[in-house]
Amino acid sequence: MRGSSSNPVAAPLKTARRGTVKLGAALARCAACEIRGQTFCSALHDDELGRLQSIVSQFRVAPGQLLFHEGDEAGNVFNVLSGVVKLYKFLPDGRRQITGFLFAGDFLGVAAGGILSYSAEAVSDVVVCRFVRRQLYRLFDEFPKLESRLLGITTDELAAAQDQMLLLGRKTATEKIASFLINLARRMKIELEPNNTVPLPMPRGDIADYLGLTVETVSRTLGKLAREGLIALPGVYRVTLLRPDDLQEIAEGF
Amino acid sequence: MRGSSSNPVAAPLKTARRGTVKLGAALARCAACEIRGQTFCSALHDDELGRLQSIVSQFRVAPGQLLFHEGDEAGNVFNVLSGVVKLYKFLPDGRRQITGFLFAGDFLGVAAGGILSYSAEAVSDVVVCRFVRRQLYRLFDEFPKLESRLLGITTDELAAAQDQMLLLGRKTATEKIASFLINLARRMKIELEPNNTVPLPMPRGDIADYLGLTVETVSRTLGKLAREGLIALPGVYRVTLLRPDDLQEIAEGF
DNA sequence: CGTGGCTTTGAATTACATCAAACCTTGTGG
DNA sequence: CCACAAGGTTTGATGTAATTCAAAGCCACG
Repeated sequence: MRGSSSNPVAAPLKTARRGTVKLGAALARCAACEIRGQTFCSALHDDELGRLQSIVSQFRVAPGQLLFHEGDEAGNVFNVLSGVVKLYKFLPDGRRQITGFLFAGDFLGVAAGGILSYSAEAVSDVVVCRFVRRQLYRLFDEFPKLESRLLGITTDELAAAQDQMLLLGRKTATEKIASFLINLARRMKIELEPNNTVPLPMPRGDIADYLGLTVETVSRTLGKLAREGLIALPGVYRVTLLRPDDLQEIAEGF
Repeated sequence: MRGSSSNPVAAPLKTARRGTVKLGAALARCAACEIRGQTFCSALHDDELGRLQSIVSQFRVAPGQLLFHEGDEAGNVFNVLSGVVKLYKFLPDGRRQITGFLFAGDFLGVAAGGILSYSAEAVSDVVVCRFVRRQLYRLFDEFPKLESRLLGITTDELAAAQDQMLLLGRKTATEKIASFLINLARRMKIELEPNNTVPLPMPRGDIADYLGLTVETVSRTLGKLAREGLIALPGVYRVTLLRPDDLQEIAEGF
């Protein structure tokens, strides 16, 4: 039952310094942003983008560095431009639950009551757009559709959280892994190779803490699915979905 | 691992008819609403309440009746005025996960993409305020603070969902039950008797499906906590928190 | 070419589930 | 008013999926 955790207790850094590099503001060119369509930014027309542009700055974050820490004041919100971010919570003895993985286009930093109840850490090399929360929220008066968009995003996240509760509470290890792989393939369909191969950008321990399992069970279950011919593991950090439809059926609990 | 379920498969009713009684519109008097302060309605000033009043109607829902069903279009949203509502999702073989219990003042019916991904069912006798979603959302243009408030509520729910993921993924049975009792006492502090006794309005099966356990484990764990003197069970549907601080410590994983 | 950090594999353990039966309640009909 | 279903709850015995403990691979990097 007790979960594993690579860092035994929450990392000592309050907020990332080392490894977090501010990029030239010139680099943040909202009008030219490749993933604008996937972010809340697309709520604004091209001619309104300047207002966003003026309050955004970009950062590069190294693997293992924190974007923010559980308990911090929610001063900033972020859009992931590239790379993978994980959100997690700890129990005092080091048990950890990862509540989500974020990919390009995802939004993070919203907090109930202005205090963040979870930490955000870069899994891979990550580039983010950072907004000072107050400045962004001030734009809501000017562009209510921005707030509507944010409500829509939060609603989607809530639905995903409910799916994850079903997974954590009621699915078997095999069903959990199958669900995870199917969702990963859906989220990363940009990076999906023609042969249905997806990168698995996070270590086994992170997958375990996301699915409420141990590293060993994740490893064994992946191995089992591979032996059964549902997937192939061309490398530790890559999966090929050989029979995605069967995998989907397993994921849904049939 | 396989969860229990009182109704083997989702109930046959599409939406509640029998057992759902429309109350006179006159009964819905927003200005006199006792729980307005706990709902999104409090975002409006007294002199603006008329606009809400004009689009609301009240219903009484009998235990076991559905407010809406997974897969329904999200036509209505609701405020719970009294009673307890549960939200849940099924797996095809009948395993069920309850994603939340709602009490007086709670809001429900928000859906990603306009399709509800969960069912809502009355646990006890329930009274709700119903809003046609389109009408309510139309008010957002007129009263942006209404939408802000809804965003705040959704953000709170998301934070609660993340707590529940931590519970489901990483807590032991005892910690789950302790967390549940502490949260219940917090939510129902209105009904909290001087001796720290709280009603336990839902059957054991519902508690099990909320915590990712079986009925038997819920029953045994409650029994164990009672034997240890942390709680007392003056009746099947009531709990007394004898040592709430110790219970809290257990809940938090110490 | 070691050395430290993942990952995999194996064996033993356990927390919780499953199966089974007895035990209330509460409502109903004789 | 009592017998007695019916549905939920508790308790007991047994089973098992997943964890825990342990150790051996496997890279990747200095």
